[in-house]
Amino acid sequence: MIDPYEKFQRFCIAAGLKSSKPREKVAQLFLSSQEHLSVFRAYEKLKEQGENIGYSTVYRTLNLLVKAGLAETITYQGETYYENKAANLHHDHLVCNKCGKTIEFSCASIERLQTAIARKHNFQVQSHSLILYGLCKDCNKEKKAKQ
Amino acid sequence: MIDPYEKFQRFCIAAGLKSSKPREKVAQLFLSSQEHLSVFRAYEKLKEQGENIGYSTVYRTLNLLVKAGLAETITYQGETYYENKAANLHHDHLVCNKCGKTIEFSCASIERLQTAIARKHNFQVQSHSLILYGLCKDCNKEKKAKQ
DNA sequence: ATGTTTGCAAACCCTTTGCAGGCCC
DNA sequence: GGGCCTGCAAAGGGTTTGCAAACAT
Repeated sequence: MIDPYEKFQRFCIAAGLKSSKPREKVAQLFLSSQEHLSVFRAYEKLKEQGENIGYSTVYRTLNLLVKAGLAETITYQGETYYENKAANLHHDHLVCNKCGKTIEFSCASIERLQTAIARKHNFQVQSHSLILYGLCKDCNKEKKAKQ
Repeated sequence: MIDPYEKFQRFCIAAGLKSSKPREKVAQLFLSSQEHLSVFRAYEKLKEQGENIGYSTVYRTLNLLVKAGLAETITYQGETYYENKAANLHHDHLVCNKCGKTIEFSCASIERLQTAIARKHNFQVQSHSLILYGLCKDCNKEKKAKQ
């Protein structure tokens, strides 16, 4: 299993792209991060690190990472989040409708069922997204307290 | 089990809304449709029917249907699709990355597992979205033919 | 030198909002 | 007639693109 960052570099070379510091920084930030990064968060984090990298570059690099097969996107409330495909092999999400918190989980049984369903439809799965929306522990408690 | 359209009317009354033809038309179109409607498609279909209803009204009505619990939204490639919650009790989706076609399926076993996971996290599920992305039968065949 | 990358600003797309006139009750 | 509804146009938020200057090879 090769290093994701190396995989990204190889992808760039294969695509005829030149190397550049801003792109490296964005890719490294993303690949070393465990959470789902929105473009905004990525931009902020880079700024905190003293890097002054424009939004367009962040966008362009994150989209490159998707093309390279290293990232996946999920959309939540109109915003796109990029998630590291290499880090945790697979995880799905519980998203709280009230506070927006996300909890990750993974379930091999669900994965197996998904594979079975796809096969039944002659469908070749490339990625998937499973999100359960509702109220998290805390927000649910609050709600009950009010009643 | 009451008629979804009646449920919508009751919801409107309860919310202190007056009735209006444009809203009725949009709601009826949506509730009698089996597919996932984008705002654009809904707008077009209404136009085909000779109705001249503005985008805002379509948006407002579809969002009302969500509030009424009759519709759910899924986001695909930056566009929001509204889906009839009453029609098929539950279905998840296979979405082709190439031609965009969506295939519906439902799987009680997956639903059960989801419930179990949510309980484990003290999470109260309100809705969920499961999408498998990949290549449909036809696009997959094409791809193989080219090789 | 040639071609790619960058940051900025402008353009873009989908969605929401403000508003004047119209419709419902 | 008061208040909600409509359609239009304008604003809004996130994302992409055009461009001139900077950079890599």
